[in-house]
Amino acid sequence: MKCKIHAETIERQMERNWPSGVKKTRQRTEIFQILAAAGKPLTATEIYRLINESREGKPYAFSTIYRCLQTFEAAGMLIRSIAVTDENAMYELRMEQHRHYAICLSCHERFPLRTCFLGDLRQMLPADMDGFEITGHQIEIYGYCPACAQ
Amino acid sequence: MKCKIHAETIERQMERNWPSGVKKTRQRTEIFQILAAAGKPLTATEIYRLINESREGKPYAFSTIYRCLQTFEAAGMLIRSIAVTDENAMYELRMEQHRHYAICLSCHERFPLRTCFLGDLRQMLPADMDGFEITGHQIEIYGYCPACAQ
DNA sequence: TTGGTTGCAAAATGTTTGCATGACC
DNA sequence: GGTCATGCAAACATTTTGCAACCAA
Repeated sequence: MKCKIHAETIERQMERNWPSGVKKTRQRTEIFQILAAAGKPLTATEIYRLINESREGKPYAFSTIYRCLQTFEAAGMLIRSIAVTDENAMYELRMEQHRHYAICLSCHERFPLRTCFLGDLRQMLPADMDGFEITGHQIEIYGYCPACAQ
Repeated sequence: MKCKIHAETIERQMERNWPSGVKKTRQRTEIFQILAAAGKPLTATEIYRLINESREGKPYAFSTIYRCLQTFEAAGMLIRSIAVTDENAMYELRMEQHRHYAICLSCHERFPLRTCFLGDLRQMLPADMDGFEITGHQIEIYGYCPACAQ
């Protein structure tokens, strides 16, 4: 929101990725914008803070945040995940090309990995799991980022 | 515990993998045995149920389970992780060769993958993340197991 | 014996839900 | 105007913590 250069691309992103079945409300729009502006996974609490600290008047309720995120997830607009090294769910707008992250154990920052190098995931399934229907996967690398490594 | 064939291997596993710094108590021993017998990640609640349903008298407290698991983790005896598709932490005894899982979105069963095919993880780090010190990684495949796929 | 561990209860946290009010289409 | 989303508060589930009693080394 601070960066006007991104403002219209977020608008466009919203137009393109907002299913017609999902009603637009002030709260939902702002949550979407926060996520789009962040460009990385956020927790519900982070979203709550980000959205309410830039507002005067009554803050949006936590239940609203959670319900919107559930709606978005059900509509396929975002992906909910939990990092190995973390406690809480994180929410990230679904991208054309999905991403994985390197996560710093110290500062908890998430650095997007270059690409998903995984070849044929089916290779990794055991022999008797031929019937397993793969719908997704996740890779995480964790350790210490350059800043924290010292 | 039901299977006597495994009984002594669990004993041996305990002897080998129990650091001398960790005091042995009845509770800790039983938690270790539950985990060893399961051979797969369990949640704190699952451990609580498994350990207490095979006991008469007062059940072990939840706080004890959690504190033991923390102790084990700090001692490097087990690994704590959270699945993308799940809410709660799971605890698994550390194996010589680490494992990854295919997780069924329907029944939540976890099927160990054959091997970790990842080559050089460093390839996946972005160029400016050269200083990132990798200490671990996680791969998960999710979808529907043969039984649930229908 | 003594410090670390357990049990209990209460607190902290993250998330969900019921219901009345209010906003979008 | 009707339906669905919101806000509030209370419920819920998981995990953590304080403190006294207890156990293993």
